[in-house]
Amino acid sequence: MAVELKDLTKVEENYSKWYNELVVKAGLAENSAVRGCMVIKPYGYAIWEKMQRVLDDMFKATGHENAYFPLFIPKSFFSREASHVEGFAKECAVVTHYRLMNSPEGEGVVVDPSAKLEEELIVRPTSETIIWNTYKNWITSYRDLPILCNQWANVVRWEMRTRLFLRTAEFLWQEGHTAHATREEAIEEAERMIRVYQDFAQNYMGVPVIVGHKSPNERFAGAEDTLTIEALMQDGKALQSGTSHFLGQNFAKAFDVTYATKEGTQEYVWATSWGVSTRLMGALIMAHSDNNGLVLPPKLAPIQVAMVPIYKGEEQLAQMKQRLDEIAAELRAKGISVKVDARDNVRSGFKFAEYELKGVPVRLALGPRDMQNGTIELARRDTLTKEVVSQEGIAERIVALLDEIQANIYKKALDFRNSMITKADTWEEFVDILDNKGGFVEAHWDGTVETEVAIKEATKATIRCIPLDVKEEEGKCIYSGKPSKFRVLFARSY
RNA sequence: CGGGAUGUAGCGCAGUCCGGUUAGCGCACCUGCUUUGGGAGCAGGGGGUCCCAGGUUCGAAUCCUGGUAUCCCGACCA
Repeated sequence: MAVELKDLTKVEENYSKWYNELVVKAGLAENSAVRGCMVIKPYGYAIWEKMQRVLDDMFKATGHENAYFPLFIPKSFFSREASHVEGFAKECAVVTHYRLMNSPEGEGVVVDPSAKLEEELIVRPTSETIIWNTYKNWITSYRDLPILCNQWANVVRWEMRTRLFLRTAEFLWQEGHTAHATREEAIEEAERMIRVYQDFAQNYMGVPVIVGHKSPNERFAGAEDTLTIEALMQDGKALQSGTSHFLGQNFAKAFDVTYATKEGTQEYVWATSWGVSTRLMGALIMAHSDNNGLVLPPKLAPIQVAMVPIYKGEEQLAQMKQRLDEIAAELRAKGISVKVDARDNVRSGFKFAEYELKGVPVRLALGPRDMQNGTIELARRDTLTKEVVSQEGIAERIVALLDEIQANIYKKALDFRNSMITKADTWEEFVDILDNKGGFVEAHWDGTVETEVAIKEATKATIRCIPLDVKEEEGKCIYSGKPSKFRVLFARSY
């Protein structure tokens, strides 16, 4: 598999093509035969599994339980919440029939027209409606609350344009759906979960994110408030990486979900929903990769250490393999995932390049020279440096190194991200930064939807968020010149 | 849904304008020998409904008509 990645620095204008090539060549995923869908290959899925495991533990630690709800949503459920249906109607796959038959013309199969469904079924684009229809049966009293459920599932959104991991017609995600007795408790939950996402993005993915509120225009369909984590990719575009919504009583009202209070009155339930998807894979890839391929943070890398024997002839190969297996056992005893690559059909140089492409954080190479000297070659993916070290204490050394790499990857991404946050006080500055530098632009905004839309039309930049830690500051709107009390974060985005 | 492009071996492509033996090349795959501290070399070999259907023709990957799929650029979106 001779792999030549194009030079990232030379393809800035075509970053997405480069990204696509990287995803395919690194063996993560590929386009499927079904329009807009993707096949996630074993190596890519292994990363997703690691993400799932970590996130699932975080959800459990914050009191949540997993559950599962149906793939199909009766059309009538879907239309109960007005803004929700408006937000999703344009991208729904719809099941209209339940049977095929042999074509009367004799070739192939056709849909059996007599098997038309009385009521069409929508393939879930998100599960609020079917879940709230179910919650209605689960909730009668304040003693039933809160309900803190999460579901791992696939959803379908019939997007017009798709991109591997970032926007596919079908994608994998988790969606949390909670029900609460009070407004305050629901808001607290929504904030708690966006912080969980922030923790995950920064401490596991090594991707710094900005936490904030979406502007009303960018809010989730049916939400009163949407919290978001916004990451920055290396081409200067922002990526919405996770969202947590305070849904108010909108869905409770739409599905008539009330509970009896201690005092005996009936009240509508308060809701949240929150989710992250396989889009995080895209974020991971685009945030760290370089010209040699992926750079995976050790905490999510399916293989943390790749071991390559260097040898002449079968006898040496067996020797090297034996010693590498011993070292591998030491590493595994410390909880490190290791692959000893004793393939004899590709040469060592090929393996080096391959593990770099796949983003394996640490590589060890052992040859006859090392055997004599009691040494081993240690290479790290993040810095592309290598050194010859003693085999003595190699396990401890690698444990420490993996932590160092994890920290270094995050720091590198953080330094880059911070260098890409720029203040703009005039329209000219604003446009200039977007066109020539990219990244986030901190600017004043008058708070109106009209201005936001006008800016989007003029520059393709949107308000990514109003940061939670925003500072009060008097200023004038970049577009309308009207007074503003704080800066918001603009960017072009995926 | 608009604009543009492309469907030829597992992948990437040439050949199509101007129809003509057995449809080619690179990578990958298989066999053998030599290699092996950064993507090996040589020799041999296997693999094709040339996207589909119809038409023109002595003859179609190539020309015509109609489908269809995919990609890119917009609008839409996590």
